[in-house]
Amino acid sequence: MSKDDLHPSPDAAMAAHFGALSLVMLNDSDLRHAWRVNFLANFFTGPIYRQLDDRFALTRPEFVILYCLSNAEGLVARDICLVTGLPKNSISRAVGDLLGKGLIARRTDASDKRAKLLALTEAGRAMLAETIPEFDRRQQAMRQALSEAEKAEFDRLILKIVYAMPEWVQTT
Amino acid sequence: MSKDDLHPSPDAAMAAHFGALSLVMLNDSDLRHAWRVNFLANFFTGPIYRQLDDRFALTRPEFVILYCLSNAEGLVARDICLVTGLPKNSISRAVGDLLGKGLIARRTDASDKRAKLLALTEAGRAMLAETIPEFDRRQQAMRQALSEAEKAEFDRLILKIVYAMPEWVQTT
DNA sequence: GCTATATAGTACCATATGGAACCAAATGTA
DNA sequence: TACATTTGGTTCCATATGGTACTATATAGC
Repeated sequence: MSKDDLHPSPDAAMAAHFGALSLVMLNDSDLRHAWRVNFLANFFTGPIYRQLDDRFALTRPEFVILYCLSNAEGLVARDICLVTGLPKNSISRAVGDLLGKGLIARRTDASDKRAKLLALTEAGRAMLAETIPEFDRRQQAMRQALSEAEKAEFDRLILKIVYAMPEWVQTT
Repeated sequence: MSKDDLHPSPDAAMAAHFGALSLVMLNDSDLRHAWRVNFLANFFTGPIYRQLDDRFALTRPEFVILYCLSNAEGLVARDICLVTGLPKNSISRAVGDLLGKGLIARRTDASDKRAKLLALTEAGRAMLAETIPEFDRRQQAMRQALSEAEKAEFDRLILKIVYAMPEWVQTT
């Protein structure tokens, strides 16, 4: 066993998992900054949504709807569209599926009969209790490379970037 | 015009663009750290790939292949799969489409007749010259909220996170 | 109040996507 | 040399996805 195996260089580990090309794309390419963010997001979410689908038959929009509802009451489909950027027909379909599975309930808003207020059922809450922990473990794993101080700084900076998004993201 | 219109609070701007729910999801939800990364990635890439499709009839995998080829010579389909996490049939299809459009060329590797080496054509290079600048503008816009020092620190931290990914991302 | 426009949500349909099976070349094993 | 296994890539097919058109309710202009 060589020294490299005991303390493999980060570059070597990256190349082993994602190919030598990953080093070029992440470090040298013109769009490396965008690439890093997308690389992280893709490999974070890809596997976990695949697992969610396999083990709980939950699609991505379905999980997102459940998760949003666990954080705010009285949401309507449109709220989910706005915050996720998903098209409204996808959300409409996912809402229908969740209703069919008994994971959410729906009632027409009395003050606006177009709007349908969504709410978690007990089954929906149970589904979240079963799925969120794995998600959370993964989230912590993602951040484990950083010290506490670095985590705080990373949070500050990414929030700064996110809060500036209204200035350049076209939502139309 | 009120004071708020002159210097609208970041919260107000976020709520106006992404809904009030966005503030909860980004700041208070259990999975907020993952949510931030995905939120940024989604709204960064979503619109630009839609535009790429509309204006240049380029799909996401097609663009990614072109872009990878502009950064490294002699790639094969498998390299793109590894670095993007896209399934190999999607890449195979995109390669076929790019060949059809004359944006890339392909030749069998003499030393391994299974492998097909990919290369940009002049038309492919021209396509990149036309599409990358808009991508790059968007990338700069994303980072404009940060000072130069903050950009450097953000780069350091996200690279640290990315380089630790082999420890927790399952690639199988 | 009456008509025009905007908004919440659904339905339809063409296309994009990805798992699984497959083929062909390469490598490992005896 | 034979034969099993791995690997790069393609094909097939079932399903996911999202644009467009549509219905129903709400709001704005006059």
